[in-house]
Amino acid sequence: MNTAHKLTKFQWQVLKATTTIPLGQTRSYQWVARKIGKPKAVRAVGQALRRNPYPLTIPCHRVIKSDGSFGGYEGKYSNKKKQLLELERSLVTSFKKL
DNA sequence: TGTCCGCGGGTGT
DNA sequence: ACACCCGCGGACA
Repeated sequence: MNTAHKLTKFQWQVLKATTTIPLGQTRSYQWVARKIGKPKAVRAVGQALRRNPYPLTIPCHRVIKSDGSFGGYEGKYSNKKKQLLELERSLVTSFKKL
């Protein structure tokens, strides 16, 4: 399942799980960790997403902390995730009206 | 709220 | 092989 780049099994599991998060919705790092059967690996999940090799195809901004805060993005703490999510939600709302 | 420690996995040396 | 790093989480004060 991979002629692409050198990614570990773990990475693939994390990235795959992340792509299943619907547009405009969010999941926690813990959710991803549980999803791939490693509920304790939340920090590793964070690292995997940070090193996200395909930012355009993998909505890593939909993964936030389980306490509702946004965590980091692009290697720092910014409001980028918040903005992207607000955009997605507004898009979803618009789509529903069509 | 703010700190502190445990956790699994990746990367550099 | 080893040490150090991390976009977290849960407990506790």
